[in-house]
Amino acid sequence: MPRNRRPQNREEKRDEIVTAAAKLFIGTGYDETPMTAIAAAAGVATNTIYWYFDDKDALLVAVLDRVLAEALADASERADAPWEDQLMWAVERLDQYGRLVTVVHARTAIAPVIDAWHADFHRLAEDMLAGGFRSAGVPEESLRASVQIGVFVIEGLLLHPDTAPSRREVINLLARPTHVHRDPRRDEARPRSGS
Amino acid sequence: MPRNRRPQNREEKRDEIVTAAAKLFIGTGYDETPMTAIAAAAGVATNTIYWYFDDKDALLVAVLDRVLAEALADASERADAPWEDQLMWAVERLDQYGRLVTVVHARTAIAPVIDAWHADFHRLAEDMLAGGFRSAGVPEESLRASVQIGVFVIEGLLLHPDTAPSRREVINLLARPTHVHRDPRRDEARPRSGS
DNA sequence: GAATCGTCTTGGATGGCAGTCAAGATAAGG
DNA sequence: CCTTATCTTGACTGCCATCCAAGACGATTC
Repeated sequence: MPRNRRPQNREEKRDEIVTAAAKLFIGTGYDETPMTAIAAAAGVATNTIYWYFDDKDALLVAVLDRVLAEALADASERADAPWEDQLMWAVERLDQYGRLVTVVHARTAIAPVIDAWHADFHRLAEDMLAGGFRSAGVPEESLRASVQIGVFVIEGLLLHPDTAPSRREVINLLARPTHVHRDPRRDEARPRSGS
Repeated sequence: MPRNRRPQNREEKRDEIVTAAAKLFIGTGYDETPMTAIAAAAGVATNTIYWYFDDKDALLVAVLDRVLAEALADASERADAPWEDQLMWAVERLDQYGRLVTVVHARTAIAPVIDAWHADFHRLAEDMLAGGFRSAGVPEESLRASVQIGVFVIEGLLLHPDTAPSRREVINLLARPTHVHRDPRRDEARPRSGS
């Protein structure tokens, strides 16, 4: 019979650990922060973390879930803004999480939990982008490819902090997909517009 | 006075180590292959590697340099192929190096040597893409942004092996930048060509 | 041809890390 | 008060990159 000793303290403590880990993972990096540092920041013994989380990757997933949930909550408040502005805002909002983006990709190959999170996240991001592109007039036939380009560009912007200056330009070009071939088969014949 | 004991054997041995490291970094992963494994594969003692390379990151740079040089040599042979095909070929050629792409991004933040290599590589890639886009008729005003999108898309394709099926579609859409706003300010008014 | 001096190689540390184990605490339930 | 589930912890293991100090070995010098 489960006698819950500290009824909801459980969640609280877990959250404290996630908070400490989030700050360190984002600011310092995943590989660069030892579990001891997280424990110290959360004010617990290192091993206590292993009571709440299977391993460091599970903790990373918890951090990712929280960060994503917060971002989505913020995003829902401006769901009626113009599509381009939403995109721009999202990139700026996520900018601080560049290190998380890299580590997710790095660990996807070796940690199944991270791989699963990554796949879920891509589905979500693709759905959202598909909605945006559709509303921007991209035809169904090139929607998949446009969405994938969109995902890659956003990831790229986050992955390369030094590209911030040209960010606006890139997003404008991305969000306004005049890049709609009317008929792919006619592409071969169509003359180039440049010199 | 430098008395060279085994005159050119030096380069040979170094190359053997790089060969072993390349195979393991690409096939198994950087973080996943200990120095001992590289040493065993190269038939030397672990510490011998440290005679030829400062540390594991320096070895990674050597691997990256070789892989890039080989790819560029191959590429020069088809410099006269159509721009789209060159792009497609490049992505397929680099596909096998997905793990290297992730690790470069992961270590850029912490290893200055990797950061420097990464910056150089981006300059090179951007120059090449700029040439391609220019020849495809992208006007100067949106060239920078197009190039950046190009780099991000290629990186994205390499970073996400599961997107291989739609690769061709994505590259076609990318390489044929009908996404040329003739005048950004007129974008607001211009009717969409889609349904 | 023996001492010497760079070039290279290696066995054996060292210190940091993630994760394990088994021994406690603590408080609710009986 | 004693059992039991929940939680916490110190001590430990094993892996890893990297360092150190001792050698091996051939060319140079005398």
